[in-house]
Amino acid sequence: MKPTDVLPARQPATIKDIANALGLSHSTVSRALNDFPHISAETKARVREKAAELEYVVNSGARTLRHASSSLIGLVVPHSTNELSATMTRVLASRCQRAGYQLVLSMCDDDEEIELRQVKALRQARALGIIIIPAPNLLEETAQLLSSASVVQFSRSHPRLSAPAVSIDGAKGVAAAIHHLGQLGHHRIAYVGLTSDLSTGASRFAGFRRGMESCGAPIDPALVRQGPGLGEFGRTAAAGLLQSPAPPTAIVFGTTELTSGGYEAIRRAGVRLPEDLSVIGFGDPPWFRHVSPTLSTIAMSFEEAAETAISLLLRRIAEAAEGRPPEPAVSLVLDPYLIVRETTGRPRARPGF
Amino acid sequence: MKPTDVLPARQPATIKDIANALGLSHSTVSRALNDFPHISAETKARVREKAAELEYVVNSGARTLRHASSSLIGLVVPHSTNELSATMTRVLASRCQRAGYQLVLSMCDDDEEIELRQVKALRQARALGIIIIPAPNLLEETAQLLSSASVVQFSRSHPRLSAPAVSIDGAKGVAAAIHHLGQLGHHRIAYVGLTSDLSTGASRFAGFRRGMESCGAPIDPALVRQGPGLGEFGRTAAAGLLQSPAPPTAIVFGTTELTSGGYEAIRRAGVRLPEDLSVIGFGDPPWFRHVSPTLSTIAMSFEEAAETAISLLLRRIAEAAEGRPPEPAVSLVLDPYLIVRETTGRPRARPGF
DNA sequence: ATGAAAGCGCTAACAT
DNA sequence: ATGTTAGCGCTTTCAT
Repeated sequence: MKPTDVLPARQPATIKDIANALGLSHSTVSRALNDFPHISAETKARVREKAAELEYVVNSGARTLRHASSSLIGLVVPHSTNELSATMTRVLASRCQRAGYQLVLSMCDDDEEIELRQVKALRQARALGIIIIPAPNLLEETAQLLSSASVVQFSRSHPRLSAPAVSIDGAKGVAAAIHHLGQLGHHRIAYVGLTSDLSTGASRFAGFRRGMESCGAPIDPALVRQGPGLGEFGRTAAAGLLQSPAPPTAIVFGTTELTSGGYEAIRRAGVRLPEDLSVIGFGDPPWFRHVSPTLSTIAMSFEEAAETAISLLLRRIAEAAEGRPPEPAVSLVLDPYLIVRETTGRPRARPGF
Repeated sequence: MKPTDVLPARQPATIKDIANALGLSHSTVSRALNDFPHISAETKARVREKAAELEYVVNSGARTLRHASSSLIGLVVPHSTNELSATMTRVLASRCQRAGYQLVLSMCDDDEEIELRQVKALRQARALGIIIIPAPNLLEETAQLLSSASVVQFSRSHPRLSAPAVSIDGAKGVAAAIHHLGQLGHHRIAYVGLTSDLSTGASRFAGFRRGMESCGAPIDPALVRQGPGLGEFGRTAAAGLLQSPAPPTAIVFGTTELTSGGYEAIRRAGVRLPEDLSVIGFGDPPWFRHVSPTLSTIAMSFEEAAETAISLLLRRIAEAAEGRPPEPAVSLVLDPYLIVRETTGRPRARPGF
């Protein structure tokens, strides 16, 4: 017994190893393993047995080299804490699993250098397709790398990218929220949202403006807080609004995370909802229904958006595989809807009104 | 102008294309691209320029074929909704990004056939390492596939796997929760947790038993509900407990999702916390602090657990890369801690007591 | 400083 | 039914 027999060989076995052990040619082994018709049942059996014995595992890299296409699908997102990213990750993982693809997940923290590295790695691995939530400052090189791939933009869309985009009409959602508040009699409405360098941030803020205009309510710049989509920012923004000399009678949030942080600050401040303050959140995680009073919110089906984007990507992948030219890049925009629960009500009549 | 000039060539450029265009040999191109010392600056410049022009992207599959190792790290989880999976995904994605690895995410829905397929695909792609939350019925073939790889088990551990495991001492956490309730004077304590075929489910239930024993409280089988870790099960289990002829004075939940569903049912039932019922959740997502009353809970640092598992994996990958034999598989168990907030209190004195 | 040639593991023509 | 050969794109000796 040679020393190397003690442990399974460090190097994985190849079809040549099987061929040598059996006195066959490696192509016969390949055919047997892939269940080709004209191989005798006996040979197939022997090959399979030996393969199992040697713990043979086919090298998909070598296979890819021959076929010039992998089975990888890339997902490039800013954070994964974000409800939209999380939903997309879950839905895409599930679809990939069913379709026999493998999901490569890249988180970029909205850093365009990291984004470039990740996209490059995906292209190097000859990923079949890529779904991306593009960073606001997406680099020219990244755009170029993506230009020749099957790509779908999700949630955000970037001017440098020509790929189709699936997003949610944040403007419509926020405008509907403002409208609802206006109907209830609110004038001093605050908005806590993303910065406008993100396409989502810009759109949702535009919805705020539009909503305010249609209500005939003036926008007080002191009641607009834009920042990163983190709970922490929501917390400080909401706390600041409540402590200001002329606080708002209502606050609308621009993301689920901002709602989460903001809600915590509001709770800590001991403000009563909706008597002292009306609140409208964004998104609709289960806990919006757990809190009391339950949160009114700008809701939307993240799942539907994710499914739509994935279907679009799969179609483009199929087109590319068949050498067909890609259809012109359409952009799909899904509508959110307002869910009125318990955190919205009439503003208190205040002295002077 | 030939027709093929209209669009960028369908087939990606190779170093040979660059070599031909420049009248060089492909090995020179390879060296130039990889910045080898003995290549003239001029050649390097020309090569790089032409590469950019042809939109050349190195084929990492071919590279892998030479080097026999990829830069892929696999993560195999049951669902991604689960807080533990989500945290691991986030932390691992971040670590991979920093270390230059790529994360391949596989969701299996606790289906052992799917799990096998995913693990096989990972081995076929010559993934450097794998972190897995093993399914309860993990197949023998899967175990064998994993036996020769760098693997770390996370959260759960499966007897068929010899890989090191990083988990959380659920038994200790649940026992501490029961102990706390016992101190407050509770006897009729209910447990809503995972089925015992999962190692986590078994461990947490064992903690329930142990806690009850140490309190001298009898276990009423009608107050124990075990099922899948879904919000839906938490909802029905909690509702059932509240409607039973002899309802509990306290409920302890065994996962975050069960807590979520259960909390909703409790809220709907109009039960007052903690006057009518004490509740202890599991995990500690932000919303546990948003609800009123705020949720007491069995908390733990999922992040720390994830970091620990990843460090362990990276060490094993390094060992394997250097041909060192792997250190004996240690299992690390992290301790949870009880956070007492507002949903726990003394049981109401009842008639007959 | 550059070229020629071999080979990584696999599949697929093209022989027998 | 099986063997021989070539080649996918790349890196890496070994020459020159």
